Amino acid sequence: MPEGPSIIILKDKLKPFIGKRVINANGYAKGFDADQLIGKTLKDIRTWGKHTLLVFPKFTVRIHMMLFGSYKINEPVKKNASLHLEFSNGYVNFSISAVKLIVQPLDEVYDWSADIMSKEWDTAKAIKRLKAKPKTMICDALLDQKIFSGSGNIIKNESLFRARLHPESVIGEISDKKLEELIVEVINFTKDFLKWRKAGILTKHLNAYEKDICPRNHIPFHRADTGKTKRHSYYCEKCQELFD
DNA sequence: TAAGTTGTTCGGGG
DNA sequence: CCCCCGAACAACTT
Repeated sequence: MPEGPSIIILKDKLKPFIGKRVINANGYAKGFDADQLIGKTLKDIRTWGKHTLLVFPKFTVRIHMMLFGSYKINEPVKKNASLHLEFSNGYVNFSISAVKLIVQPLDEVYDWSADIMSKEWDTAKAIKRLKAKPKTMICDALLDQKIFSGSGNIIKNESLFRARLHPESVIGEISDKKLEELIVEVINFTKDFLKWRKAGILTKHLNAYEKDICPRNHIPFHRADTGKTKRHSYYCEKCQELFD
């Protein structure tokens, strides 16, 4: 479920609850006391990467759906929810989610310029952040939420394919031109991801993730768990250049 | 049925 | 004190 663009869709679906008071709240998320939300009014909903931020007057609730998480709005869940929130006009259930209370101002907690879905996304800063890790493989950097907040394994694989860059390329060896090209593809693919996800046709449009054959060369993709993150990479050795 | 999965945090060892 | 690595966690599909 939860790569960044999916969280934007969730935010839109939660909008009817803005301005409403929580009339009941519970859930098994550890380290979080749902009772404290009861009677509080939801002021706003924001997102940072894969974080869904429910803004209340004196604090914010941060929800992260991790790898297997999901949510349901106005639909019952089979198992207990990590967090169940009920408003006068409906309810939402978050399953397998990490829930955390944030009391600091959000601008102190989050760097919006690192969020690939944000209008404040800053390519120049991203290049700086990448260059600060010259020995890191690009496949790991694409999953680093401090650099590409909101990116996950799909965005990693698809943007590397689009930019014709090998996942095991070492940042310090990648040409500036290629790095910039990659970032353009990350942002473009993220927009496509959102558009296709909304239309329910995302998987049809994927070129690399979980694919067998390179659509450019019609030869088999290499599949390997790459980098320190050891997540699945799908790449074409013919058209994705390796910098090492 | 067992394995695999769009992810992150924690703690131990070096 | 920092880095690295494995474990832990949760539910659903194939």
